[in-house]
Amino acid sequence: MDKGWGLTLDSDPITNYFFTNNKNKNSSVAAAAAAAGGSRFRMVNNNNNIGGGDSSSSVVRMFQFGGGPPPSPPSDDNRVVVDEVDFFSDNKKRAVDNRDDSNTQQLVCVSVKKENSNEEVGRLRTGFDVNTGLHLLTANTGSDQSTVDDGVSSDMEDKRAKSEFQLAQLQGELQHMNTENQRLRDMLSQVTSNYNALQMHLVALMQQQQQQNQKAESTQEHETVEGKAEDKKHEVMVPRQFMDLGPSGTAETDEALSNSSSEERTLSGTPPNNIEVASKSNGKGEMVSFEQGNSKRIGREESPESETQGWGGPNKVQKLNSSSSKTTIDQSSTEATMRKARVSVRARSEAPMITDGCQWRKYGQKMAKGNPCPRAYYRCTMAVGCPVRKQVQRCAEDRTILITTYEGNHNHPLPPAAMAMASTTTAAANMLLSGSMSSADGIMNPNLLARAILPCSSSMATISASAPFPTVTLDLTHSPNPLQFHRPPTQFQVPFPGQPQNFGSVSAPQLPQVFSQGLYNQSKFSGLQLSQELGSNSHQTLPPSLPQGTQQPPQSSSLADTVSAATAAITADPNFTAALAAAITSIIGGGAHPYSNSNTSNSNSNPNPNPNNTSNSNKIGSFSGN
DNA sequence: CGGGTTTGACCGGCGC
DNA sequence: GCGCCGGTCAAACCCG
Repeated sequence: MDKGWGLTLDSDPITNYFFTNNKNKNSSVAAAAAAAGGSRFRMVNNNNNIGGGDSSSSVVRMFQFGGGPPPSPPSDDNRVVVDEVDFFSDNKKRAVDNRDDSNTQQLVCVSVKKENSNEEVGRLRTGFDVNTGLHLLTANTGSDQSTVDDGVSSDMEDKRAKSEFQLAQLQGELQHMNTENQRLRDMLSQVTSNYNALQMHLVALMQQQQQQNQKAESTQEHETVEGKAEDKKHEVMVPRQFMDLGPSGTAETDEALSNSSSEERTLSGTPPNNIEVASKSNGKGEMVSFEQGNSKRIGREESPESETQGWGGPNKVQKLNSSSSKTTIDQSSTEATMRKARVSVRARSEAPMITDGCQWRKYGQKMAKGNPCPRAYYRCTMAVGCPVRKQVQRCAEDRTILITTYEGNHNHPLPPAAMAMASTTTAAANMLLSGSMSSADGIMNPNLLARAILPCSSSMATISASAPFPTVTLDLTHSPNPLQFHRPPTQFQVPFPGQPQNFGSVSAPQLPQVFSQGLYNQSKFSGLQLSQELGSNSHQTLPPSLPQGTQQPPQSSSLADTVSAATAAITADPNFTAALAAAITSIIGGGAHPYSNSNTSNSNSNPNPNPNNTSNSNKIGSFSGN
């Protein structure tokens, strides 16, 4: 946004006026703009300095409006501009508000009289045509040759010119507000994209670094693990899940990481890349080689329909073709589906569904084994063919806990309110898949990887290798504050929750915030608990890397407040500029999770029925909520 | 009437 | 091969 301002400011007097005022009015916007686009803002200041030593920009604006041509190149002929500058240097303040009629009229008279020169007229016209499209030109066009010299009519012309100037000024402001609004939207999407790309890149780098450390550390452990793997088949299954997800070995790992990095770099220039980056890193091409998966994924991204086909398994066409005419693409798609990463969020919420900013449509509901609460299936409806789906189910033991499992990546731009959950789940899934792709050391790698990503989280994130989907589970039923309760070491697993969760609660609006903190603000959490699900109901839990229930830094609350405030501004404030400024401020000053509170403005029109009211019918439970 | 929800049916994977 | 189970489909239904 700041950039856009700077660009237009320099060439458009009206723009200058508007944005200077705007800048003065909205300090936060100015701060954000100055933080990110200082060079272009300097242009404005330089422009101001042209009008006088004091950078009172309003004076310059007024001067420009009254004087016609914008501050001209210094090499121009001896024009009235110089006189006007001198004139206004003595009368700045009065001229600003256009209250000193004598000065103003004098100014206009001088200017108009100088228009005797055809050159000046043309220059003036050109200036207005380019900058504002003022009606002044058309008004003067018919009489600029004759009436300008007419001393009697010059006052009327001047007054008319003044009024037209004001009108044009308002029009210019309005026009520029629209332009700027659009520009701000573009800027927001770009900032979001860049942030996401950087985020992914950071994750990749962390993984790479962690893996290098891990290589050195776990050489002996690796051998031990392999020894165990021969003894315990279940423990073999889990690492193989990860290993199958991608190439193994250091070289391939590096290749994968560099590949993802290059993807991010490439995609950073494209608007929707914030999602596509994730989808590439989190796509389903990880079963073969990364290159193959990559090319396939690119193909999918270019074709949402094919993506849907690949994502959701058999679609209608496939159904019609049935199993007789399965192509290799179908097979690979099936494999891809089999290995899609999931991100599960456990949250304590009485609401029927976590509001994450996206629009969902329910397409199915089933009774899951071991849980009297039905599982609802939702599909993202924000874009046609969006492959993202989620499952919502309440925990069997504690029905105040809502388990939401996300799958897939959005293939469309997301509103700011939806970016929190989307980016977080994407990052989590990307973490999982990247780690799994780089897994050369079997069991230990996911653990170490997860420690790298969430070095201090305790029972906050759980990496599950539940077949066929590797799943990252983030437990938000813990309050991240120091008052959080301790948790039994046996971890739940989605979709088959294990034990009752009676801990500090996190209200629904806080969820993405905490969620993002868990992922991005790693130091704020106190350890990672990694479990590996064995079969559908059994799982092992590795001991936490750090003691549970450690404290959260006190600044996290203020940071959370900042983010919450920014998000609230985005979601509640109809003024997009102000909301954007708040968001940018949160990004710049709030650290690494600008999207951390997303769910407050969910426009979800899907009232999720209460899963608690279910019939224990064999297959389909019935929601009574609707 | 259009869009969302419900829900029985269907499909495919997986384990026995 | 069969049954179980997760996931999806799609017609019927509901609702604004």
